[in-house]
Order: sequence, then structure tokens, then C-alpha cells
Amino acid sequence: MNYTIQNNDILIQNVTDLDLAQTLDCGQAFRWEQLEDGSYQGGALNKPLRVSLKESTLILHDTNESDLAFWAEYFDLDTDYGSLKACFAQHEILQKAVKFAPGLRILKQDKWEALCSFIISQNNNIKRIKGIIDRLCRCFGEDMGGGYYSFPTAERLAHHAVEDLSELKAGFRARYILDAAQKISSGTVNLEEVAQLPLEDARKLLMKITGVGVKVADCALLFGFYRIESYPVDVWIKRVNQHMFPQGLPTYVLPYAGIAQQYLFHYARVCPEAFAFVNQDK
DNA sequence: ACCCAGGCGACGA
DNA sequence: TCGTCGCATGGG
Repeated sequence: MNYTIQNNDILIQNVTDLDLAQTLDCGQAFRWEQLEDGSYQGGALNKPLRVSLKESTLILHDTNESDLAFWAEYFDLDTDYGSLKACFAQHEILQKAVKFAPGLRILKQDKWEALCSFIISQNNNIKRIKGIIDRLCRCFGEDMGGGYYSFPTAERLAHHAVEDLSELKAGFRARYILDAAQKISSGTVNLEEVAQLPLEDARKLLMKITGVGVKVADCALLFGFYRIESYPVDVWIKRVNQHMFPQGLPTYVLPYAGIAQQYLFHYARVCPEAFAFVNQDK
């Protein structure tokens, strides 16, 4: 990885297959906002960041070199998306999905933050998910300066009662968030152990948490544990499957099904008219 | 007024 | 094991 430092910014050169809008605003992470100059403001866990992309140079603004490795990992810069996309292009609909958002990458997010975020995501829409997570961080996270609040730890949340979460306006999900925080902080569910288990066992362990079913567990595994073979099926992917993959995904996609899923999800959600299921079933 | 949103738990058959 | 329903909240 080539990088230089200018003033307080880190410039990473020769970054390919990345578009910030496609990656940060596709429903996999919920804490990023685009500023007027096109850069993105947000962060992960307790690290705030403003980031922009000029040509193939990724700019980490006002960032200390000690955080470079963290962000390179977060943006998954070591993975060869060219090869992945070439693989996906063997199938027509996947090729279209990739062409629609060729700069979409799967972020390597924190385990707890991803799990908690996707608990909140259930039966919800992305705009409101963002609002709830923003309030969660403001109410229970630490002030890191510059208007950024850390994602609250499970331990911190576990000390509260459901009534304390009422201002989040999370609705019926409030007790799910608390149960997750309590089971993680008590060790009933150990996220480091989840990371080591085979996919099915990892899923079962996560599902010990009230409010974590198959779909939320699969999203947590994909986005928080980088289990790219995990293929979360939500209402959009269900339609895509029925119309485009009635026999299931091609076998050559299976090892990377989660990445394919994100291209398909984004394409179907932003551009439903490209699919046959417009104004049909649900 | 109604329907939907990156579902899940409870309940009955 | 399978369908069905209620669930909080806000936007279209």
C-alpha cells in the first residue's frame, strides 16, 4: 500500500474498485453522511473520520498515522475486487448489478457495532435506522470531539433498563438491544468465539440473543465478522431470488455470496425497475 | 386512512 | 415445523 502524508491528511494511492457513495450509503453501515464537498463524515466504533476520494487517491482527513492500518482494514483495501467482479460477471444479472455500482465494497466493521446495528434494522427503513443509531451514540457513547460520539459498548448499555432507551425511539427493538448488550457483556454470547465457529454454529450462537433471527445473524456475520459466504435474505433479496435465482445462486458465487448479495441488494433497492418484480408480489 | 420498512417472537394447528 | 399476527415508529 502506497501512501503519503500531507499536513494532517493521509493519502492512499492507487485505490481501485471504490466509490464512497456506493460503499458508505448502500445500507451496510449507518453512520456516514455526505458533506457538500463530496467527502464523507462519520466513523466506526470510537474513531471519527472524514474521508474523500480524488481519482484513485483515498484521503483520510485529519488522521494520525497510527490509525492508518485500522482504516485500510475497514475499507478492505487488500481484497482484489477485480477478480471477484470478474467471477460475478459470468452471470447476467450479477454482471448488471456490478456494473450498476462497481465501486461497492464490503466494509470490515466491528462485530458488536454491526450486530447491534442490524438488530435495529429489522422491520425498519434505512433513514430511520440511521436516526436510531445516531441517538444511541449521542445518548450512550462517548464524546470524541467534533460532534462525533463513539458507538456505546455492550458493557455500558447493559447497565441500563429498557425505559432508559425510550428516547432512542427504537420501539419494540429496545429490549432486543438490551438483551444483546447483556448477553455479550456477561459472556453468554462471546463474539470472539462466534468468529471462530463454522457458519451454522456461529449463527446459532448469535440467535441466542432475543431479537436475533436468521437474517440479523447473517447480516452481523457478513458485515461484522467478514463472513463473505453468509448470504442474508431480506425482502429485497427474497424477490431477487425468486425471479433471478429460482435454482439458487451459481456454485461459483457461493464462497463470496455475501458480496454478491450486497451488489444485488443495492441494485434492486435503488433501481427496482431493472427487475421483473416491479408492481408484483412481495 | 393505509402500506411499508435490510424481521422476530409468540402462538396455534 | 409451518403459517399468521402483533409489534413501535415515521414516511410516502
